[in-house]
Amino acid sequence: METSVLDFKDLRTAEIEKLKPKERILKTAYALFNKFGFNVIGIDRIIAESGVSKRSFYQYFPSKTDLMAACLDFREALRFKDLEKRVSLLDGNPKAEILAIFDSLYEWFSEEDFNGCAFNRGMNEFNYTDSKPLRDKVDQHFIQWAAFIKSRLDKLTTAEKSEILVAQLLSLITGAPIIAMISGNREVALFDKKIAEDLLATI
Amino acid sequence: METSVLDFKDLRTAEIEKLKPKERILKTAYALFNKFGFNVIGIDRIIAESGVSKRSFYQYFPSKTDLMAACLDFREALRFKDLEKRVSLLDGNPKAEILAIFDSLYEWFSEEDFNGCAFNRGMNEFNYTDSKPLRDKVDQHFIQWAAFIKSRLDKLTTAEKSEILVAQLLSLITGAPIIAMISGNREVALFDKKIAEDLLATI
DNA sequence: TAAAAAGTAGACAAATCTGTTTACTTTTTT
DNA sequence: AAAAAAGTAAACAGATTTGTCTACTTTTTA
Repeated sequence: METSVLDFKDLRTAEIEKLKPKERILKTAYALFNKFGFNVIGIDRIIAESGVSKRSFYQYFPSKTDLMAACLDFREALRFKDLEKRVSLLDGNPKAEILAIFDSLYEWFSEEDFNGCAFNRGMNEFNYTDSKPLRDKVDQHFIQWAAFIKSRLDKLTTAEKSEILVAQLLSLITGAPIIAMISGNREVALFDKKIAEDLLATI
Repeated sequence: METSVLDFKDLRTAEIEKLKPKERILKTAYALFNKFGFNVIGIDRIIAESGVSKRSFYQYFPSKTDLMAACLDFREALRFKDLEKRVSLLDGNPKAEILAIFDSLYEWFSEEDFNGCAFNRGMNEFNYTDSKPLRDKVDQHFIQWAAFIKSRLDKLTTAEKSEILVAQLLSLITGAPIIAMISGNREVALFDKKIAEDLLATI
C-alpha cells in the first residue's frame, strides 16, 4: 500500500496541488476512486491526500455521496467533451462520428492512470437499494452513449436495425476498456473499431 | 431496501434452505454479493440470511476473504462446466465451440437473478493493494477465457491474427453482460454472436 | 485597518464491520 | 447410552467510517 500511495502523491503534486480547494478535492477523490474504488476509499484518505481540513471538505461536499456524484459528472463531461471535439472536426458523416468513439477510447486507454471505466465501476459498486441516486447516474451515462449512437444511426437505417446496432456497438464500447485493462493492450480500441467499421459498412 | 430483502428471502427459501451449512452459506453469500456487491454486504447480513450462527460461519470460512474467494471459484466452475457441456455436444468444430460461448451467455442473461458478471464486479471492487489475492483470482478468470478461445483459434489461423481475434471476442463477451443488464435485453448475446460469426468467417 | 469569510487541526459521537470468545444445546457417532 | 462433534445465541474487542463541532489562524474584502 505504501508505494502506491507515493505513486499517487507524485501524480497529485504535479498538477493538482495548485488548484483551489474544491477542485483539488474533486480531482484527488477522482484519482483515488479511479485507482482503488469508490467504497474502499474513505473521506479521511481523500482529506489527507488533498491537503484540506475536514471542515473545508464538508463545506464543499456535504456528504461522500455528493462527492461521488460530482466525480461521475466530472468524468462524463470529460468523455463527451472529447467526443464532441472529435465530431466537430468531421464533416457531419454519421458513420465517421460513430467511429470517432473508438479513437477517443484509444486515447483514453493510453493515459498513464487509465484504470477502467468509472461508470462500469459504479455499476458494480452502487446498487439500487443502498445508492439509488448514484446508480441512476450510472444508468444515465449509458443512456447518453446509446443516444449519441442512435441519433447517428437513425439517419442511415430503420429503427429495428438501429436498435440491434446500438446494442452491438455498446457491447464493444463497454467491453473494450475491460479487455484493455486486463490485457494491458490499448490496441483493443482499434481492433474493435475495425469491427464497428464492418458493422457500419452493411448499412 | 425492505422489498428486495424479501425478494431475496423468497429465493433463498426455495432451494437454499435445505442445504448443509457450508453450502447454504456459500450460496446465500453468492446471491447477496451478486445482488448488492462484495464490499457493501457484511458478514452479519450473510449470517442472518443463511440462518447459521457466527461461530459456525467462521468454522467454515475463516475470513470474509475466504468466502469471497469461494464464491468466485463457485461461479467460475459453473460457467466453464456449462461451456464444456455445450462443447461436448458438438463435433469438435473450433468455430462452433467458440460460438457456443454466446449461447451460454444468452442462457445466463435469461436467469431471473442475473445481475452482471461477478468477475467484472470483482475487477472493480478489489484492487491490487488491499485485495491482491482476490484480484489475482479475477485476472485468472479472464486468462481462462482467453485460453479457451485461443486454443480453438490456434487450429485455424496464425498467432498474430489469433491474438487480435481473442481481444475482439473478449470485448464482446465482457461487454455483453453489461449491456444486457443496462438495457434489460438478453438478445444482446445473440446480436454479438452474429458479430462473432462474421469474425470467424474471415479465417 | 477592521470585520467577515474561509481555512486548519483535531477531538468526538454514533454507527458499522470483522473476528473472538463464552456458555449452552443439539446432533451424530461409537 | 455416553462421548464427541457440531451447532446456537450473543456479548465483546478493536478497528474503521461518516459526519459534527470546538477552538484557533489566515486570508479576503469593504
